Amino acid sequence: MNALPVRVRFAPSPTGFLHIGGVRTALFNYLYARQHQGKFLLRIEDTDTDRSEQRFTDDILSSLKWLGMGADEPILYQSKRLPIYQASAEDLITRGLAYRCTCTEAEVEAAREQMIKDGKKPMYARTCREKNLPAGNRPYAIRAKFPLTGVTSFRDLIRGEISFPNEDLDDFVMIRSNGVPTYNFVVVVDDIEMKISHVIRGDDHINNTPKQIFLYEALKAHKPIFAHLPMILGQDKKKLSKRNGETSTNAYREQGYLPEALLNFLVRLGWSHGDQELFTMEEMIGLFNLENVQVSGAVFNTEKLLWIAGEHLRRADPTRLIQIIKEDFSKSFSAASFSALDTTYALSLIPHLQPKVKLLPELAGQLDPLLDPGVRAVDASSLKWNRDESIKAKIKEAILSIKGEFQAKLSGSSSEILASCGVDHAVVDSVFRATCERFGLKLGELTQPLRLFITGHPSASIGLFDLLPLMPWKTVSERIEACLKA
RNA sequence: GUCCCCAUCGUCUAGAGGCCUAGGACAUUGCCUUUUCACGGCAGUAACCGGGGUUCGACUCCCCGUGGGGACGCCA
Repeated sequence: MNALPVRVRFAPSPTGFLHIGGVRTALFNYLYARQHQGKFLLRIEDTDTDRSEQRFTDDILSSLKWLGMGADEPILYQSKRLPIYQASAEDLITRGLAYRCTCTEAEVEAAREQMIKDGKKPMYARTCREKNLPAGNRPYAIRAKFPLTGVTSFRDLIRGEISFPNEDLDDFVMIRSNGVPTYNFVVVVDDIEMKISHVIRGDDHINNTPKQIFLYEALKAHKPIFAHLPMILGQDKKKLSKRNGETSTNAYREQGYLPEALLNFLVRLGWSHGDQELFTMEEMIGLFNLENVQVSGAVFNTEKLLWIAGEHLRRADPTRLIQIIKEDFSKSFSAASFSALDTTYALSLIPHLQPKVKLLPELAGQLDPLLDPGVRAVDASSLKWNRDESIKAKIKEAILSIKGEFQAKLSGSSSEILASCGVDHAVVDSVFRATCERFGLKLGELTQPLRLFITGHPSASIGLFDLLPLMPWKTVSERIEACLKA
């Protein structure tokens, strides 16, 4: 349909850590680019020299990398292009589309307050508009000479026609008196420079759009297609911010969300494809469309995010999970457990844990006592067998019998894991049930203490019958011994 | 205050005039399953902001009201 090559961009300003709302904006841009075989570009909007910091740029870039959304072309830094903006603004002055302004902040502010009193939209009083101040009069700001009459309108891909009476629009500052350009100006200069075809951004920018359209015309450039995304809201229905939710992307990484889970959650905030809730990146790219983007804001629902996290975790490749855990969650492990992460034993445990946990730290916490080669200290005080000494003795007898039975299965083998001697969940199950019958015990009576000691965890997620075949027998038998001494 | 945008279950949403006694998901409630923790299965509670039009017919279209949000910086 559109012959123009799709070129979109994500343009964060490095005045804070990558905002989760920014991630969704980036995602929609990214998906749109991928789907249309276009380019996804990155621009760092660091014209606010007071608030921009290198560490925030680093954070934004590393977070985007974590999410798998890298730029297709070199990143543009606005701070490196200052002379270009200045020259462009001066050119606009000579063409009568901008003017120099020597008003002080105090003067501008006073006029603004007066306008609020008069029930008008507060804006610059256009004091210097017709003064034709010369270039020598430093310091001066450069303001856009916005038309006083008429209407500026555009067709938003998501919302349709939006229009603004020009009289409500401000002669906004393009270049500050310190020579540094402002957002509304650089956005346009750079979007032209970068040949951006579609501007997909938050709807808090709707009000900026007419100003930017004026600039496109002033700079004799084709304006891009605009698509304004609904805001992400906090529980209080206000724009998501530090005040009403966790906004920094790396906080979610630290909490152990998989990047694809975060992206899946974010894509469903404002966009849908029928009843489908779960998407892989490939599906998102294939199915995404701006037409199905919602127009109203969406509350950031942490519970649903957690559910999606679990769904993605269980679908993830175990080898990859171990890799991520090693990189990001080493703190959850004892030294011995951590080094055991590279064993096939660790790998064999993961599939049994995946359906039962939602976040990476949970997985790490479950893994740690299972990988630990030694005996784990556990609190046996709440075990039911404490209520009756004679049953306790009988249970221990049964446990000893079970231990012997498994030991026998290993005797002819050089392996020290039961699984390689043909013991699987079903075999363990039948051994346990037969033993119970022989000793007149209930299955639960037998498994409860064993479970506690062998998993080494008061609320282990893995099934005992799944664990026994996999765990090195040395560890199993040591832990059974500890159980018998309890 | 002015301008702009928006309005379906608690939340994310489906719905493009009859398919709607409004569907799905998360959360929640109950039951089932169960060696544990989960997962899972089944069932339940729960919504079209209000008022006018248009139409044979409106959740869907129009207008008004109300409510909510956003923007009004020499921040981005």
